[in-house]
Amino acid sequence: MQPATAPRRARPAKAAVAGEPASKRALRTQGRKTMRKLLDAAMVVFARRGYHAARVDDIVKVARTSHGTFYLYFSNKEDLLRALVAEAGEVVGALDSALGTVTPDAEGWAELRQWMGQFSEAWQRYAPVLRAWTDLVMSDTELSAQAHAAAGGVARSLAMRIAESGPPAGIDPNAAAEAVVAMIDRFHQLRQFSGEPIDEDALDTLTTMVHRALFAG
Amino acid sequence: MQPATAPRRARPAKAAVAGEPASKRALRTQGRKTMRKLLDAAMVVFARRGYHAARVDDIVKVARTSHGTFYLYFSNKEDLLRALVAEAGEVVGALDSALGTVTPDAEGWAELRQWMGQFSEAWQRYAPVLRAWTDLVMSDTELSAQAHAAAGGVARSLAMRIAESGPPAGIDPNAAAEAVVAMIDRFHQLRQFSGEPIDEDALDTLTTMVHRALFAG
Amino acid sequence: MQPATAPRRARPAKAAVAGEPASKRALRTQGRKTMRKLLDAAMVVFARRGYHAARVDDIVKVARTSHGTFYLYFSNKEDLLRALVAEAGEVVGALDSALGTVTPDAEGWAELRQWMGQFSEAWQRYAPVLRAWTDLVMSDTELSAQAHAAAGGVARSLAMRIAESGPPAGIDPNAAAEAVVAMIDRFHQLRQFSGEPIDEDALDTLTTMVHRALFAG
Amino acid sequence: MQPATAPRRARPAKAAVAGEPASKRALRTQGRKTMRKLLDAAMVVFARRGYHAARVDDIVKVARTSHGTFYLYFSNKEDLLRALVAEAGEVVGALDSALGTVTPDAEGWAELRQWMGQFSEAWQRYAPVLRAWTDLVMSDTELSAQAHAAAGGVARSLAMRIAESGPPAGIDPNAAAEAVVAMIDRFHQLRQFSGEPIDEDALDTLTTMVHRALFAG
DNA sequence: TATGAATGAGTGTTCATTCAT
DNA sequence: TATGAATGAACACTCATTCAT
Repeated sequence: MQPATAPRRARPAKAAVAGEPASKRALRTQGRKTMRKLLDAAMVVFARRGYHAARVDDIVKVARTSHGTFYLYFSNKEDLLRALVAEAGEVVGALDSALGTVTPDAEGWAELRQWMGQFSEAWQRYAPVLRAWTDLVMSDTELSAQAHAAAGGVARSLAMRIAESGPPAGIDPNAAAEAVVAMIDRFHQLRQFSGEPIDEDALDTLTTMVHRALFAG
Repeated sequence: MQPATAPRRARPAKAAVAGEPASKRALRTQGRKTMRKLLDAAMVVFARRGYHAARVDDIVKVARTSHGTFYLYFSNKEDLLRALVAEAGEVVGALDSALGTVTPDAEGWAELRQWMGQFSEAWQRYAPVLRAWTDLVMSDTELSAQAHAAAGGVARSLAMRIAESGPPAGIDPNAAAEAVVAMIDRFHQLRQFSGEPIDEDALDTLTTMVHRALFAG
Repeated sequence: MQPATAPRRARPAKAAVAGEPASKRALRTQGRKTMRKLLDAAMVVFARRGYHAARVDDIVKVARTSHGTFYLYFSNKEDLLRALVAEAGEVVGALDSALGTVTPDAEGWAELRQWMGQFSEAWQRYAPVLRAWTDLVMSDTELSAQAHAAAGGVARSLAMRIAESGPPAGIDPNAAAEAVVAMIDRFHQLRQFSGEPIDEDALDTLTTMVHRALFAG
Repeated sequence: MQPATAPRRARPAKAAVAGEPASKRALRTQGRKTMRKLLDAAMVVFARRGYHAARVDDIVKVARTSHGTFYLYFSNKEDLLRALVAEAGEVVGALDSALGTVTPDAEGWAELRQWMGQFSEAWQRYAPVLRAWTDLVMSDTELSAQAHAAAGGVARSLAMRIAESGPPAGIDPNAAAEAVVAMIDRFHQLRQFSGEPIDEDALDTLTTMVHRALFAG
């Protein structure tokens, strides 16, 4: 081992408000661009290595900027992640209202299918952020509560649709909704891992499964 | 006279075979017990913090032993995880053959249900290990390939059962099997996270969903 | 909220090319100066304690810089030593061509004497490096081959001078050259150890011995 | 990496008298044999890696005994080395009186030659000990003084022989004697390192060099 | 606004030494 | 007399964060 090992500042600055640029000076065009580069770079690196294994150095290299610059825009690594989470929250939040009533027929299937597509797209864009968030939350006991609020939102609106459609006997709408979100999430993750594509066919299969399991009379 | 100045190995070695005590000395009763304590402690700590955030120090504290002792049994943190993975692999591997033919009727449901129960139990026992494994794999590009072999095994045998039961139109057995495993896995994770129990009702719901989705004629 | 839990590289790396700054970033003036300070400090510490007993901490203290800075310029202690060895190699290599033909008369003695002076000077400058190198080589079986190449160079050119001068009966030029280098090297070491100076008189004695032994008709 | 690294007890026991078995109980046959095994093993290991890089573990393995047993006979690693040094001292000390008057003729050469042979033999037996001793002394400033006492003895008696033979002009007998010892010592070391044998021819060459340099009228 | 250099707390790992059996 | 297990002080090395330019 690898040799030896790694640090963790005691709790150094940590002064800045999360999700806000380190100093709240209004950003000019140049500034915005640099900040964007850092956010995008962070997503790439988080995707590759997860939150803990991601080095500020990696992020900075991918963004083709310097260490000093990083701290011009974010007060620390966690701050950057929070900014990303906020961004993801907006997109994922939109899914709350993206699913209409799901009927037992082909029309219901189609409704479910378009929602599945949106979900997939959002997931593929922001999965690294969620993953990183989970990493952070896990190693930080104080954080657990706030976590998964977004995911919870999606599950809640899905649960409503299940409940209103008169679910099959023995199905708890809340558990079922959770299970569906779980399935989609982890399925994407596995596929991404194995390198297999998440294509139309795969989404069709998922849709059919959910439709049959919960909405097919 | 100065303290006996002790030097250093030229190279940290890092050679140990995974899943084996650091040096393959045969373990006596005492030794086995200590090793077990360390493995169990590691599961606890991995569960709490994930692989990267887990400190050898934490593990050692939970196991009520010393830093040096750790390295008597494992050549490093990764080695310990590999031992755990091997152990988990055996248990999870048993699931391969645990699912019989699933018929569309109540009997089929029952078959599926007992498998779900076994899966749940195995998961609850070894989830931290899988999670840690994922952490490690993600930060180490060389590892990706070997990963998820176990999970793959379970999915494969499930895919066979789906295929033999004559799956509904538009269902790809392989993708479906993957999706089911994904659902169960992540559902458990979410529940564990939120602190809600994974009770009989929840497993019933999952079983019903899978049965309806894939095996209900 | 917990401190930002920072993780660890999967593997200690240990990849760096010897004699090069840890990452080959081009060095500015400031950087060069710091690197020089570290190299000089290392020579001092290696001289005092030898390679193995030398602590990075000692080097860093003498250089009046920090631990982290050390690893900014060298990937590890061995890397630093290799840089030093490369440097020494250049100086010592110059000795190869520093000895002209040695005649049996006073002129020959003078030629030998000036060479002895150069040798002594080079030795006094880089002895700690050679000593450290020996320490390292001894504890690392993989290295043995490359070692002493420089010393070999000096001995070879000396052997040529001996051979061309028609050496006394029973003298093997190669063994003799080796013996001379050995003598000068170790003599310096002993003197340094005992604290006695290596003055003109001592070098005169050495020169006379060598001249009488090998070049005096 | 090698990774990381190495310890050094602050100054733990260090109670025992150096060069004496840890507890002075009279040793039975069995005990003597075990102690001998350890001393021999230590020589092997010191030869291979030097004092600092030698691990008690290595010694114990070569001696085919256990850690605990080591400390039954020696109070620490340094203690073992001291025992070895004492042993070497006796053998090397015998060289003091091994050199008779050296005349300028063939008889003088022969006298020198037999002494050279004895020296070579002693060296080949105990060189690792001297080397280890040097390692220890270097990293321990308080020790410097006592060092090389044995070597000094040999040099002194040689210096006497040089002085009594009426040395050439410009030769300081003490420096010359030191130089001769230095040459023989280091020559052996270099040869051992390179793997070339130290054969009769080599010793003849050394003898001729010394005889011509210092005793040839 | 940007950067390269510096810092040092924190962590993995080693190995001399002690101890219970 | 012998042993395997346990211990923990030391040390190499990493990387988040700060700072001078």
